[in-house]
Amino acid sequence: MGRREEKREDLKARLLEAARDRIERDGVANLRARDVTQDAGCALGGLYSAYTDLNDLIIHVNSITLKSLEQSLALAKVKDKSPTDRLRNLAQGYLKFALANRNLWKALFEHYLPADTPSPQWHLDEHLFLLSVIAEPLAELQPEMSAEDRAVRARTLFGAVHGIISITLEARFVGLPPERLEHELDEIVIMIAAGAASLRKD
Amino acid sequence: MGRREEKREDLKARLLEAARDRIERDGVANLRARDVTQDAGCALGGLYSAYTDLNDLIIHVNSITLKSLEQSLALAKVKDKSPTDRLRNLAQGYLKFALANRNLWKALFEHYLPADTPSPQWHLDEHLFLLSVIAEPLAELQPEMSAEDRAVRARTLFGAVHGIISITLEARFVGLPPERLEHELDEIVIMIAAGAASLRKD
DNA sequence: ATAAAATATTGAACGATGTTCAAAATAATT
DNA sequence: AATTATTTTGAACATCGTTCAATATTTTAT
Repeated sequence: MGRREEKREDLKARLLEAARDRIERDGVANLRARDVTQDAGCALGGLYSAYTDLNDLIIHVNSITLKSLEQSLALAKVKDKSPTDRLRNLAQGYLKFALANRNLWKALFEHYLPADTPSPQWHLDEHLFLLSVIAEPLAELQPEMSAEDRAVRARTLFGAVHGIISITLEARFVGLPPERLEHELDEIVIMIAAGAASLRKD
Repeated sequence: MGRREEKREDLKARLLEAARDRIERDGVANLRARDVTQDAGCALGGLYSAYTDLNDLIIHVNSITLKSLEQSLALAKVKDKSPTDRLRNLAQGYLKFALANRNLWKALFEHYLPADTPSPQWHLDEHLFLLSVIAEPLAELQPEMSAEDRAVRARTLFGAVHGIISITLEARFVGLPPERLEHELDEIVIMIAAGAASLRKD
């Protein structure tokens, strides 16, 4: 019988859930191998039979977070019609997700792994939906743009939106009330969308 | 005689230089107390007589980096006349600095300290020049804006610029050739500046 | 100049951490 | 039921930042 595999999957799932809960509550910087294994009900070494190491476990939590974010953004996508309004909805959806899942969201970008062991390709690929979901409305705004240029621009737009949100949610600069942040984000997206639409040819 | 104070200042300076060199070469994540103290020629515990702890030392390195960035941006400021061009120069200057001092620049924002001991106020204040230097051209673009709104908008603009740069310099998404990044950044800044100038009243 | 007091420097020791791996426990096979 | 294969365990290890009693140094007092 496949009892072996069954238990192994169960352990992986328990560790994943425990890690997710810990990160959600305390932030990724406070995740401890001894804490997750205790929560998951296994010995310390058990982590290293289910996952490569603690970073690998965190990557799998981030993978879940990305899927959850993807679902949130899919909801925000269909509500309106014009490409500009879709971009606005995407930005607002991204902000909403960041506010509602702050620690999980922060873990997506705060998690720096050693230079000699970068993120596996499958996980880097998971980030790409963020760009593709932006590229779609962009294609309507600037149909004559090449697919490559559009990908670059999508990344630029994402960087701008992400930067505005994270600079505010960090404590480095004085905080902003959420409604204010929503408004700022919206205005910038509108400006960029208007700029994109007007620059059909330069 | 003030021999005491003299030696103390010398030790602080040696530790600061050693830490700066290490961060510049290996990144802040690879800074080790034992390495800096050895480089500085003192015992391990010496660090804790000169600085509160390793984080405090890093903050002082970041303080130097901020002053250096401030000088770089001051140079970029006077070259052109129109507020839009000044904003463009600031963004390009910021990008240039980030590229030329990648690890020191990353240390400014990657350095997360424990939640119970946030950055001291004097260091948080040092970040504010980044916003004030942006607020100045903004004031010309939108003179009727209140000072508070302008501060918020400056922060938003900085977040966008910073986000675009950091999303590219991180390995999370595929890298971009520097000229391409320069161009993307410039276009976005132009769009936002144009948007700001056109929205004199809404 | 010399002794006494004040201060600074040292580095062994501590606690916390991620990771390893031989031994014990468990599951699968014969 | 016995044997083999695999998994789980947790003590041990290496590497951190940090502390603090002991030592060395500088200042002050005589």
